[in-house]
Amino acid sequence: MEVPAPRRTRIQQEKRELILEAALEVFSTNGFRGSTIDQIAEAAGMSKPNLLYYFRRKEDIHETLMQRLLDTWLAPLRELDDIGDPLTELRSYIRRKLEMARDFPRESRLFANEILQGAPRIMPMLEGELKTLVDEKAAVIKGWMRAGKIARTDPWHLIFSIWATTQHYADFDVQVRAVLGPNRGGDGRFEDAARFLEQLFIDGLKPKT
Amino acid sequence: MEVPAPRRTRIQQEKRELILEAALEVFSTNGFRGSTIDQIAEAAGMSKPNLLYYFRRKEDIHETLMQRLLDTWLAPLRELDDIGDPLTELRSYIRRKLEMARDFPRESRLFANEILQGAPRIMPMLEGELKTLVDEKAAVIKGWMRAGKIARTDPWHLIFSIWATTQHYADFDVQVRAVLGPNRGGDGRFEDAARFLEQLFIDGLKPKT
DNA sequence: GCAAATTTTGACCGATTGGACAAACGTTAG
DNA sequence: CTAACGTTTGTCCAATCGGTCAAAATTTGC
Repeated sequence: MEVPAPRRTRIQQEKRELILEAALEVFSTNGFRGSTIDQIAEAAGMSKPNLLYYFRRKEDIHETLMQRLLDTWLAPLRELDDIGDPLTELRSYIRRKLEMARDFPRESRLFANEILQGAPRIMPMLEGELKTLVDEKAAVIKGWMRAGKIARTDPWHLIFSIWATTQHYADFDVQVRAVLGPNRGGDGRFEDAARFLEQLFIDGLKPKT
Repeated sequence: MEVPAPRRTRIQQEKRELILEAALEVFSTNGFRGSTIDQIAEAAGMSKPNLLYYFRRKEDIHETLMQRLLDTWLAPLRELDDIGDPLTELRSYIRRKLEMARDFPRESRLFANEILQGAPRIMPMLEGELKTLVDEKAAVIKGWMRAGKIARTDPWHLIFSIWATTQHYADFDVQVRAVLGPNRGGDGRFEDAARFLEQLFIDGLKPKT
């Protein structure tokens, strides 16, 4: 099952990192098919044949990037724990996801690109690892509902809505900034978003009598 | 300012529609750069030179598609009206947006693709028409808050969250279906989503004591 | 029915693309 | 020092791409 990690020299490790960093930048803004090896090579400061010495095919770069992404991407959900106050747990899950949108927007866009195009390369992972994890956490949330700690609703769609609202600030960043304008679209937008989302998820919109 | 609509024969109108329909399918799943004229031509059942007789450049197809999209895309928000009960207004805005995600997923994905790649072709429209419309509706919502009809919060981020949660069911459809599995991922998922979103936006997650 | 206008097609072109390859250049261990 | 190994580069290739063009086929107006 486990593929043995190939032995690599120091230079190989460094250069591969350099390439992956450059490829993340290029892929996340142009999509897989919209990106060229030349673009990535230039962004990494090396020639195309040299890049191809470290990654034999364009797909290999993308695949490596994807595998790394998925681990870190699901980390916040994995941390969602049964211990502690449910509302607090959900609040900090939302906060963690929003922080990821703020700190790793390229990774978010890379993922969004892949899903948008029908997830051709990561479908098995969605139906396997991801579904298992979500089902597991949905069960935890269901427990909280049964215990009367949070309102009864659909845990799966709750998780979707957290993903959607937080990743929106990475994936649709240009739209968010365009609509907010130069004043409110600055660095403060993530704190505004955090405040808003907390209120939305906890209290909803109904006026407090 | 207004460009006169070119006179077109019956065949031109029909074929142009055929091409736009095919291009919507292709562009929305592969992105602009990921789509080829050949693909669109084949999907439209004609040869490439024949397609290029109706649209001189690949960009022209995309541009035409975009212009049409934006009108229908913003229609639900335009309908958000100051008359009627605020909570009911917002509820039906959410419902309308979710119906669009269900009925026009390709249009949603086309738009998402464009924004993801930095909105190179529609940036002026985002900063102009879209921002104006959102600011206008945000003012309406602010009025509701001042009148105590809905809870005080940030109207812009409220609109973002409605966009994000509803469009998620079109843009991330494959992920939603993969996670829900064959049972719950069927046609009923939109009704489940509608029920969940209504509850989320109105009442939030706090237990009803 | 026929000439003019429109539509369709096959052949073609230059540019770009992903990738191969051998030769040149560096580095490292004995 | 030097032979083996690792790295980099210039050159090249076949496939695909967006788009052109002239000629053929079809439709339309009279």
